[in-house]
Order: sequence, then C-alpha cells, then structure tokens
Amino acid sequence: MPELPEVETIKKELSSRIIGSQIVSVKVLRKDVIAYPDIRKFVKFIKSTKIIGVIRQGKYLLFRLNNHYLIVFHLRLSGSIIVSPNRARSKYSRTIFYLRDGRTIQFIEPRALGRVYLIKEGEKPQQLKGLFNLGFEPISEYFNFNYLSKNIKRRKARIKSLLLDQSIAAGVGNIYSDEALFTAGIRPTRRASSLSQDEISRLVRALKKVIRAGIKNLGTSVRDYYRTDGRTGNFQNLLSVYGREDEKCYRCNKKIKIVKFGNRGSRYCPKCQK
DNA sequence: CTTGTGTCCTGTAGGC
DNA sequence: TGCCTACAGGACACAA
Repeated sequence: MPELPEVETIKKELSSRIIGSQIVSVKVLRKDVIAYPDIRKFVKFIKSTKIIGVIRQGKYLLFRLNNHYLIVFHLRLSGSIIVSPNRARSKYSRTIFYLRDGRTIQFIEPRALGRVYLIKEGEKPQQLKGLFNLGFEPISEYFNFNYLSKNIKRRKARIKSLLLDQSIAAGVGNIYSDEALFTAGIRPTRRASSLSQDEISRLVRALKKVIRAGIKNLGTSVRDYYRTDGRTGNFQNLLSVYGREDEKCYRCNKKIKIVKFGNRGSRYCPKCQK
C-alpha cells in the first residue's frame, strides 16, 4: 500500500514528467472517487489549467494548478498514478487527465477506496480534514524524541495503533510501522505509556531509518503499488517482518508471528521484540 | 479526549 | 474446474 516512501517516489517521478503540462480535459470514469466538490465543478475548474507543482504531504499527493486550485489524491490501499504516452485506459482507470501533448495521467484504483479532491488554495473542506490534521513526518527534523514522547507517553493505546495515527506520525502505514518496531525491538502490542525513554528514542531513530530506506529503494511493492511508469519499487526485498509471518527472523531464526488488532495484522519477532 | 470496533471496496487466495 | 468465504487495509464514523 502506498505510504510515505511510495507517495514520495510517485511525487518525484511526476515532478520531472508533468510539471508544465497543460490539462485539456478530464474524464471521471467512476463518480464516487471524486470526494469533493461535485463532479461538474471538479471538471470545470481543472479544464485548461497547467500543472505547476507536485507536492506530497503525508500520504496525500497534490498537484498545484496555475489557477490557484489544488488536485489532491489519496491512494489508500491500491491506488496508483500512471503517466501514459497515449489515451489507452485500464479496467481500473477511475479518473483520466488528458494532456495537450497527447499523454494522459490516470488515477488507477482497483479497489476504488482511493479518493480525489479539488480545493482552492486556503480552502479546508471537512471531507479533507485528514490533510489539515497531519502531524510531523518521521523524516522531518521536528520529529524527535520530545515530539514523539509528548504525543504518546500518556496514551494507553498500543504503540502500533498510535504509529498509524496520521496526526502523530504522518505518512506511516502498516508496513513501515511494523518494520520500525522490529528495528527498535519493540512489540506492536505494547501500550505506548509503557515505553521507556530509551525505547522512544530507538523508535524515533528506527522510523527515520526505515522510511529513508523505503524512499531510497523507491518504495515497497506488495500487491498494488506501482510507480508512474508501471514499474515496481524494491523495498519489498528488504523487509524484516512485514509479509514474513511464519518465516524465520533474519536476526535470530525464530518464527515471525502475526497478531491482529484494530482491524489489521501486525508482524513481529517474538525474540527480537520485547 | 481516548480507545476500540465496524464499514467501505474488490481482487485474490484458500478450502472443498 | 468452480463456487464460496475470508482476508487485505487507510481513514473515518460511531459507541462507550
């Protein structure tokens, strides 16, 4: 699933390929992926604009247009953005942006949970409150011991759940939270308030490390993540625990376990993580 | 405010 | 081979 490193990879690739491109028209192939505003306005305000910037905030991807509007994408579980040399579309193309040079930018979303929004600069619709409520990203210099400590030390929830909270750790999802907890040697089921100062400090460093490694390796392709040219990332080959349940821990040879809570699976090594 | 649970959505994997 | 069910999970609504 696209988390910070995957969206960052998409952002970088899009920046070099579509900044300066003119959008001549838009086609919405599945109406419910446009979450805001209504389709008529969505199409009307995008038509005949130029893309002047590509931004990432947490897991959100934004296109800046030259008319002071922003197209906002959230890829959720299986979304991708593909720049195609022609108009050919796939079964899962949900929204297509037709460029003056004949290329298309296609929002592809097999599971149709991803969403696209259009907002004017400064506008903060309630449909998009997640974007305006993001905490710091682990790669930010402000994401340090004091910041994480302040946000979790009085919380009884499991540390894994808090790492997935976008208002605490923007851009972190199931893969990188499992990997960071492994690197820090902390079980996902631990109550946040039980972490020692040393553990919080290790967790901060681990988050930065795994997210940076994910970016460097162009993201993790497990099932649905593809880059803008359809190629995959490489970090799936470097995972320690995610997707490795019942396999041996590379560090200690014990079997990786999976626990379920909060409607998701968390993988961990019972020996390396306390 | 905090925490935990159910829901959305649909392709895929596993069982028989 | 084919049918059926469970599962994957980010964000959010909602209940307690």
